[in-house]
Amino acid sequence: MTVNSVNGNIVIEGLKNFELAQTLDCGQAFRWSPENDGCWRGIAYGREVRLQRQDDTLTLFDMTEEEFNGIWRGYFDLDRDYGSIIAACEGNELLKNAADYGSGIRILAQEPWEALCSFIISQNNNIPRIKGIIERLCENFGEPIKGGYSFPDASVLAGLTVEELAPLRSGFRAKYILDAARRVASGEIDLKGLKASQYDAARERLMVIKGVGGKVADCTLLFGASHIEAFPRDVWIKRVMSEHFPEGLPAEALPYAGIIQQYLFFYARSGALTGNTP
DNA sequence: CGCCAGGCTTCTA
DNA sequence: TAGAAGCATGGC
Repeated sequence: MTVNSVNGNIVIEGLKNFELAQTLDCGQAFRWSPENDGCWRGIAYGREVRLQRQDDTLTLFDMTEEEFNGIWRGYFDLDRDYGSIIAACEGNELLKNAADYGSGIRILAQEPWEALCSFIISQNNNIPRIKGIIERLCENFGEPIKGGYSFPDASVLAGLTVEELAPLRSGFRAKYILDAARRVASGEIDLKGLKASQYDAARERLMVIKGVGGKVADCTLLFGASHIEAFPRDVWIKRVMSEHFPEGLPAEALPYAGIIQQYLFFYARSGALTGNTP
């Protein structure tokens, strides 16, 4: 992989295992969308980003190398060798098929608060509506920036009431959003420390928040704190596990179970397994 | 219209 | 302590 700064853009060549559609629309992040010109546009870390993939070249528009190395290189997980992880799936036919099918997925390193809040909203919900609620959350309480609105800080939401969150139409989740925001804003829950914390302890800590169970905690750790050993169990994964891995994943998959989880989730939802219903 | 959604909390036996 | 009911809202 080579990175160059060309005309104010970042241009990357020789990048393997990175498809924009798979990575940005596989249900791990909710603020990315395709443009009609083939580009993808999203907002994260308080700024709008536009991306384009042509053949072997990835372009990140209007970005300095300093910003790329400081945020986006890690955000897109570009320094991880996904080829070796996919190769480690070869010993099991289902894992191999799923990994091949989702070989362009990378696990994003989202801001922990955005991941936590987004996956609180995701519970018992469908992806189009999750996106709508998050969009209204940002429009109502985020900062206006070029191209849209930032994701609102926990400290901003912590001072609000359930009534004030009504425009989101998030239903019973509003009280959970506020409980999370207050615990984070007060420092009771240290999101910045999640990455360095041990997985088990961090998971238990997050589950103190009302409306945060094992699934939401695992999504927060996987997508917002780079804990790739976290293994979120949603209805799709529960079905795959009970039908195909009643004894759990093969041992060689456990260190990066979260990445395998995304392959299985993406594969199962595509209907490639047995039908298309959980 | 009815079923269900990247679950969790609360109630019940 | 396991299992079921209830939850807000709207996508399909």
